Amino acid sequence: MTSILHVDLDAFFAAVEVLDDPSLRGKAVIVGGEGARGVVAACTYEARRYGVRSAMPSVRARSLCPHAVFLPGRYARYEEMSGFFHGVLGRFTPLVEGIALDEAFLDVAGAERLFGPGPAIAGRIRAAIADELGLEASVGVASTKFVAKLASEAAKPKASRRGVAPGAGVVVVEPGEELRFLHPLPVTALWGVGPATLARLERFAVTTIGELAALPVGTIVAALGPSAGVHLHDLSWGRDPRPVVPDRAVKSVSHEQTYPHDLFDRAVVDREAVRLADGVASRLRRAGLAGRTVTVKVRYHDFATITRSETVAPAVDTGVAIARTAQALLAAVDLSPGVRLLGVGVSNLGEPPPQQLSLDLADPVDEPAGPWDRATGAVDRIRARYGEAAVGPAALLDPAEAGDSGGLRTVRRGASPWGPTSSGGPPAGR
DNA sequence: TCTGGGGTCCTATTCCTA
DNA sequence: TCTGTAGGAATAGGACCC
Repeated sequence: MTSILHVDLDAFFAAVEVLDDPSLRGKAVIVGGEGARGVVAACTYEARRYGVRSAMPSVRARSLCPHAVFLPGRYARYEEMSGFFHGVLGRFTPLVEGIALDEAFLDVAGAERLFGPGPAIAGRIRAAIADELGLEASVGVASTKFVAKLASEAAKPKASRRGVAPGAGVVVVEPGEELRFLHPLPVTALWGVGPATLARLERFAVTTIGELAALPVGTIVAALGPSAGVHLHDLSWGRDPRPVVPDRAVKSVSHEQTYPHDLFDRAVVDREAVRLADGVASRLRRAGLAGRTVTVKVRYHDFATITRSETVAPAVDTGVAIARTAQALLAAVDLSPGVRLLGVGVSNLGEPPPQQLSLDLADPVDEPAGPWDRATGAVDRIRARYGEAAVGPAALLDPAEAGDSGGLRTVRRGASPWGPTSSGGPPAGR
């Protein structure tokens, strides 16, 4: 049965920019952070001709393709288009598992009587996305998720120095054909094989999926551990029992930021923790969630990264409570090497604890039904009406900036999602 | 070349408790 | 009461994905 589809929008962020500004059509367009520490989030196939790839440092992308149009990205717009995209998919089956803004798995076994076999549905989905959204999608059709995923990759356009070759649009791997399709591919095509796993496999002279399949499972387990070893051995033989799971529950919510200049000043770091915590809390409340484990992440100048976490009770969903735990964790962290990135996250998610009246009025944070709770509710209402930046913690008001109206900076999701701009972020600590 | 932001999953270690 | 132990939760880090 070829009833699993993997649908992937081509060069999504860049394609949305071209859609909204037709003068960009046919040009090399790169979406990403423009500062010295920014990376490429997406680029058109015209830019890929010059070797530009996503996740590449923007500085390198610019040197490879100096004539490209660089854009900072508009995350809210991409989210909006993603909503339309998932809306189209949902018309064909309720069994849609979103993987990212631009990508999803579908199980269309129950939809075939209505819309035809899997490959026909793939064609109809591509046509609907092109007609209604003005975007190109590539679709892989197979009997398992990961083969469908690799098939959609094979269906994409290919950029080379000579030009851009259009893709097939839809690639179908029929049952029984999986190994013929899989075994010539590089092992890195397998989900879960990155640089570290590749280095271990290369000790066994494994570079293709077929060569991995030829190894005894015990050898792979010895090299990669039981979980990854058995899993990758199964994948190399085309075995993937994972079902399409719609509506996966969120397991963590976090915000992190890389700064244009390293931070050294603890007061600045503490203030940033408040800002990040406020952004996390706002998203948690919008999702109706609260979390028990607060994690801070610090990346130093040399890219060494540490995390510190603490599990609290009851679950928290306010900026005040998250920031308080985050700052306590940061108090035990050495900042002297310079902080390149700071992150605040909450996991162990569940429903917010029921409100209860506290007798301890001395501690407003522990009094959920008290003034802080009313203030939080007011903040949410103001933000819903006037936007995320309309209101925020007073701690974020820099005394030097507080005089002018632009003194308040709150974190907005996707405001600077792919690295700092040259002027953004807080002042350097020294 | 020098590496973003938001996630998930896995593993190893430590700590607490029955 | 002391000690060993097993198991679970918490913690930290790493790898990987888009």
